[in-house]
Amino acid sequence: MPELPEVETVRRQLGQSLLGLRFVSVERIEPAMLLDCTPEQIRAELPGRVVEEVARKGKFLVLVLTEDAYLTLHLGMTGHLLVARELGSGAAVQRGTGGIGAGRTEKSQPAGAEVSDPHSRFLFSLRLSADEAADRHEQAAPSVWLEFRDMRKFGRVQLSFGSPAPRLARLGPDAWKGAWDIDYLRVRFVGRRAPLKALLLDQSILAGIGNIYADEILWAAQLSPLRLAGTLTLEELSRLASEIPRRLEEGVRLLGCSISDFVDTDGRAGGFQGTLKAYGRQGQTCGRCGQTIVRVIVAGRGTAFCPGCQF
DNA sequence: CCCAAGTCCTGGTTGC
DNA sequence: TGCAACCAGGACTTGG
Repeated sequence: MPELPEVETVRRQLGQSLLGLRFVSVERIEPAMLLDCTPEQIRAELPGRVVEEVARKGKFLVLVLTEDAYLTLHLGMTGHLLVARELGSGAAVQRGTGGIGAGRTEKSQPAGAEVSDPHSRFLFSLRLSADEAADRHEQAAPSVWLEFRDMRKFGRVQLSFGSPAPRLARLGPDAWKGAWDIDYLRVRFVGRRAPLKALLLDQSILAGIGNIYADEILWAAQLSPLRLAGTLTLEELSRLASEIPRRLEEGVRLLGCSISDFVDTDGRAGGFQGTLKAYGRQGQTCGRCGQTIVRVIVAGRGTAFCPGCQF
């Protein structure tokens, strides 16, 4: 499922694909996935605006648009953002080099026809303006499809004006690149009797950690997910504070974790799943101490850890 | 039928 | 005793 490293992978690719492009039309909307805005608003306000920046906080993506508009996206559990480029005047559609549409060049179809996936929830069309194309010495203005697929509809899309979605203000610092340190964790954990894993998953403390990376961070820090957060020693907090960015960085380096069905904007899988030490390994041997990884429920989530070396 | 899981919401509990 | 912070658990979603 998309956590911080997966969302960061998508953010970087969207930056490459969408920066400077102008929204042309909105071909498909899933009303159930809209938050605090209507399909009519999307159709009326999005076309004409240019993507100025693709930002991320925690697991949220923010397309910063011209005239103070913000399109905030959350991929939920099963969300994918896919980008397809239509070359020149509709000669061909090209989508990346791997995964879905791998290495193929397809004949162009009428708008939206080539993205007929049953879980396609949003479909946007963007284009480089003629002037901008000339500035970039491109022969024709390519149009680009941005598609949001999401089997489970846990994803969310929100268009807002003046500032990104209000929910972003409730997030804690970014777990990977945010301004936080051991002392921040100490202050946020003191007196708390919730299990450590519950606080790692709390986006208002640190933003971006989900179930997979939580288990991996705890294994790396040799801390039990069941430990009451307020009982951590300074030495333990120190291990935790160094493993959080370290594991997330590894996920970013490997272009995300495709243990379930994460793919990037070209439909390619990531590589972090090959490095998993705890998540999903219940019944298997711990790579550090040799004991058997067990699975429990913590904070309502399936949790794998090693009782032999995580305290 | 139960499970997966991110976020929001509710209702009960704790402790100052 | 009052009240806010805290914590657990359910709703939502749909395919395996």
